[in-house]
Amino acid sequence: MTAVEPRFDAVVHAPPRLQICGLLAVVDTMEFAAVRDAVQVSDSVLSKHVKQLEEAGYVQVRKSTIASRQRTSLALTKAGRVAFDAHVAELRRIAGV
Amino acid sequence: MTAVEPRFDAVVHAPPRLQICGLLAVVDTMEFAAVRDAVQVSDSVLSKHVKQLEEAGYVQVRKSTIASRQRTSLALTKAGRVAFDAHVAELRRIAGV
DNA sequence: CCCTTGCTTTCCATGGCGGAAAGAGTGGCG
DNA sequence: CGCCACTCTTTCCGCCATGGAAAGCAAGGG
Repeated sequence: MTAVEPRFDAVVHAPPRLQICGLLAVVDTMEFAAVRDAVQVSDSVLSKHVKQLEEAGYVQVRKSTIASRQRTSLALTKAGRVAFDAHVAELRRIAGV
Repeated sequence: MTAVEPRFDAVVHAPPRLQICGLLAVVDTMEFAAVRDAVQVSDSVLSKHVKQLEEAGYVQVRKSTIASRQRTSLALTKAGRVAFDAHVAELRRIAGV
């Protein structure tokens, strides 16, 4: 039984976004700052990539105020997981693995 | 035992080149036209990508005349295989697989 | 009020990419 | 001998993505 249809997705493929998706794929939620540090990009660059993922419907952005601090947490949406899995499957197919 | 050091390689990562490397990784040699058809790009685009791979030292281009026809065959170099394997390992790492 | 925190948006310069078309090398053919 | 076909290769061109820097903005604190 095939888990997912391999499907190349340019939105997911770009290096920073591939990393972001990869990170979010293994956690329920991750904070903006943590992702920024893990991916090693500037605030502005991360913000722009997250926006693209959000507009694609792949990432959900939740803002909250915790302990009087603004917190933005990111999470893959169901569509995001599907797209990511499909893209990874396609990479596997391409890689001949 | 880790086969290769995961290492992101932008030259390999671009979609058309990832496909080219993926194809060449599983055969000794492949002709220009066959790669062009498999990757579904125009002659000029394939030529340009192959050139990049060649300049990176990842692909060897051999020209020969067979049956009075010009034949260009492509093959991964050792360095190409190493780079491809390392990149795939990095993708695997990113994908959390 | 002004400052800090935590993103977001704008501005700008760079570079990659693909399509189209011209070019170039080689052999076949009349 | 000249022309043509076949196979890439190179050039020209415009488009779009991307990152860095800096200005913006919202909210809470001092």
